[in-house]
Amino acid sequence: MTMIRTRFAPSPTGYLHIGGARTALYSWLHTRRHGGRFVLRIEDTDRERSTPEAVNAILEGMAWLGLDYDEGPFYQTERYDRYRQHLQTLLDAGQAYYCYCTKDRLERLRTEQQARKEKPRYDGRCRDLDGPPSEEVADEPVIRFRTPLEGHVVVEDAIRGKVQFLNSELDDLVIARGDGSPTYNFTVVVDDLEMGVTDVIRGDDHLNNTPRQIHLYQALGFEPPRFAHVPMILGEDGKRLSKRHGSVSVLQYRDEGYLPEALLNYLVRLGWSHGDQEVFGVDELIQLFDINEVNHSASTFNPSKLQWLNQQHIMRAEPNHIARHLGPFLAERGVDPAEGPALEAVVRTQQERAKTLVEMADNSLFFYRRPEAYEEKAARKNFKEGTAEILEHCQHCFSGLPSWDAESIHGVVTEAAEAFDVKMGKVAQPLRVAVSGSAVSPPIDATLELLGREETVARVGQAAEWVRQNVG
RNA sequence: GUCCCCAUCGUCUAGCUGGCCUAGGACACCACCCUUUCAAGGUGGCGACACGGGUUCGAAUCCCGUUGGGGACGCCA
Repeated sequence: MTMIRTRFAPSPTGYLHIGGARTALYSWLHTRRHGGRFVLRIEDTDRERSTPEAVNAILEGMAWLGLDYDEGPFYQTERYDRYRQHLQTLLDAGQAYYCYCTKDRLERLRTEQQARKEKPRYDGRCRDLDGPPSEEVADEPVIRFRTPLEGHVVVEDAIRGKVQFLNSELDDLVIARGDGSPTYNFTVVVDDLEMGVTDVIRGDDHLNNTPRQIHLYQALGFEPPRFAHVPMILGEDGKRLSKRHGSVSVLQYRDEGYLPEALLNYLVRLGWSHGDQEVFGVDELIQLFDINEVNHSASTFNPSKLQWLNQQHIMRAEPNHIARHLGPFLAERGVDPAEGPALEAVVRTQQERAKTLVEMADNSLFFYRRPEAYEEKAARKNFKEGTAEILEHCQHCFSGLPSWDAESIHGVVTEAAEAFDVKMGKVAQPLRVAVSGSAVSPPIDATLELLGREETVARVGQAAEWVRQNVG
């Protein structure tokens, strides 16, 4: 049994797409489960659309997700010698030939075939020529692969079983351009061969490329690898997921406050399941994931479920883990956690009440920055006649507490409620608005403990003064 | 147009080795409980086997057809 070797082979024409990330995830999990090797290859033969920025975005996305690779990244543009060698092998064996057709001729051919309601395909004009034809000759000929004309090819797929394609449906695909550079279907075969890839896991939009590639493997004298074509991810309109459906870049989800493990959890469940279990850790997934259990049908991306999973992972994580991911969001808001309560402690109070890190950062600002104003509705509802006396009472009691902890603070609040003959909410809510500026915060005792005695006393006094000046 | 893939609640899914399915779970939505707030949690509700035919004592499950959806048909990947 040879070692399993898989690969992720993105084209650097943009960011790391959600769909690509899911493909990478399935390959990565399959590899890790079986103790294999995960190869990263950058397919950049499209010189016009590939950019270094896109390469960096892909590498950054992979790193953020934690999808580490064992080999590479290999760049296809650095392997042209290898492709040339294999091209020459096919030419020498008569398995490939030069095609002198002009682009104009091919375009006309395609248009005529479509007018006849036929499948557009190369008509084989140069297939058996010894040299250039007498007319309509391209300046630089391309190289085409000599596809068998009869019979069929079977794709054995780990997810779909055997899928059969008639050779008469295929045509002689271009494997090298006029400038000599190879095209995708050729490079992918050569690379997977030379990199010893044993399992190709990719989107099922490539299922129809596979019969051509199997012919190429066989022409080069090799057995094809195992294939698993995983279903697409669709947008809400049922089409392939794209920008018009919202965020589709992995790093965009990072920026919107998602944890990498939450996104991975969501993506793995979009097509794979393990009974009714919904929440998985990455280590757990490595143990459980089985490529043969991936579903056949495409799934629709649903941000609502992803948000819930993010909430589940936030709640279950160690506070220091969340604190590390939260720090950059506070920095973006001009906040230095060193100037206030320990961020880990803040996270502990907020973990059950935020679906994203963006939300958690926004809701935690008041710990580090005195609110400049009170929410109008919250103030109107909770700052009433009599509130100033309650706040000043609490302020005084807070100042005299022997120790500043949640239990002592809770005692002050319940004592004040008794002293003023009101329910606890009539004390807690004004305190909440006073220190946070809003009607929402963690439990008031924990909130005030974190804020500190000095800052609490100052904010409560300030609010009492505001009430005297603005209420009644 | 040709070929390939696919079809269970609004979304993700369990179930597909016929009987255990008056099809279960999660998310979302609605209601109630808990509760100083927001959440979390608990309980309940709403909600699906695309349609037709066949095989069978019996079909979500097997077969055929229709319908609908996705993909490929680039000198992109």
